Amino acid sequence: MPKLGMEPIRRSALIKATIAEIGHVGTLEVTVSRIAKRAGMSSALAHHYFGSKESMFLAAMRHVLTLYGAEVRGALAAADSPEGRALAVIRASFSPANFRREVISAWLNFYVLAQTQPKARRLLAVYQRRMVSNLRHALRPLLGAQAGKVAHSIAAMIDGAYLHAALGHDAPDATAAAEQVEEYLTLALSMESRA
Amino acid sequence: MPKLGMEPIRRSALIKATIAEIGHVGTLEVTVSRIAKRAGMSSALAHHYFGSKESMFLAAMRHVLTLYGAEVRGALAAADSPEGRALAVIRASFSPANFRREVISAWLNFYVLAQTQPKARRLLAVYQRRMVSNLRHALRPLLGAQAGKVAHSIAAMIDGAYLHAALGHDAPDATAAAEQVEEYLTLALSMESRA
DNA sequence: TTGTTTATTGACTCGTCAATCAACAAAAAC
DNA sequence: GTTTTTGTTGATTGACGAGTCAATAAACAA
Repeated sequence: MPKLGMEPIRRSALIKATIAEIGHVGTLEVTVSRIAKRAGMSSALAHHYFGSKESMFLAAMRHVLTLYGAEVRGALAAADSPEGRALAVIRASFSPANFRREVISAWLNFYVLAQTQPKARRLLAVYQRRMVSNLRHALRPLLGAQAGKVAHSIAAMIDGAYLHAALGHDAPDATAAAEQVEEYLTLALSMESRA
Repeated sequence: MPKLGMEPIRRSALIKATIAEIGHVGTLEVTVSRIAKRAGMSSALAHHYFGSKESMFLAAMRHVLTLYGAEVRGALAAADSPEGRALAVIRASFSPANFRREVISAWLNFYVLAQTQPKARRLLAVYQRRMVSNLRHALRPLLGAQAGKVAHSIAAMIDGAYLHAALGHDAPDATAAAEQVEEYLTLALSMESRA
């Protein structure tokens, strides 16, 4: 049966299965066997391609970040004003894709992992820096020297509102969460007159 | 040797050891044996008093929330103005106690647990509601009908800023995080004039 | 004194799981 | 046509861990 060139296919299937499984269990307490079964192969093969469970996790996290990054980039490209760019970053963060059960799980567990895994922490730092950098760049023409500070605040609020929406009592309301942050943005921009 | 009345002492020791161990490992992948050893007893005794690992976790979470709640209540009692009350809630959330390694770990893992454990989720909802309620009550005299909305935003920003501070690239800077939220509060209050 | 409740543990059961390995199969290279 | 590379798995290893249990012992009650 061995068709050649299986490696990328298998890896991709395993990454998707890892995310799905984390979403299903909620924790990182998922077994390689389960992931492999979901991806339609033996656990031995999973080890063959990834070497360890840990590196499967990291690959999965990288994948989530890549998707998110692509979404942000797409939204930024479609924006045509500074304010539009800031809104793009905010809205991309609250897209339906980010509220799928697996993605929420991945993020929460990513935070846990980032405490102790240097690689996970570095990955998270990259994501955070990029988000702040995008926001600062969008806000600079509008807020000048204060752009940096406001960018950090918006970044924090995005993550906080995401957390609240994802873990709130009722079903997550992404739209409401996005509006919360957008209102803050409006507020901050309206202070531009006080200079 | 059996001195009577050991139960509360043992339970308390186990709860503290659970939190310490979670902080040490970073994950909920801690063993009952390790926790028990840290608390100076056999794992069998831990099971005797708590029945299961899960209920140990919940007790530990409840303990963290209790400490945090007490801190907030104390800060609120010392405040004498509406704005002072809002500041009290914010500052209590960024107290040094909340940035101890174990407490950060507990919170992050709490989030993960809240996805799937109904009891954990309920506990988290109680905490979130109380925080919003405290903020709304403080802001009502200053913002009237908009108090609710702003309270939610501040609550989100507190959690987001906490997350960023706890997992940021460098050592956590609680003061900077608190100031971030305080500035948002100031901004929101300064809009009171626009009515 | 005898029986009951509370405290305590070592030993054990039963299960799970990450990682390895030997072996087999097919394509590609030589 | 043989050797090497790539794909694949069942079986196994080795370790660890949650929860149970029987047994021991002190305090207390009758």
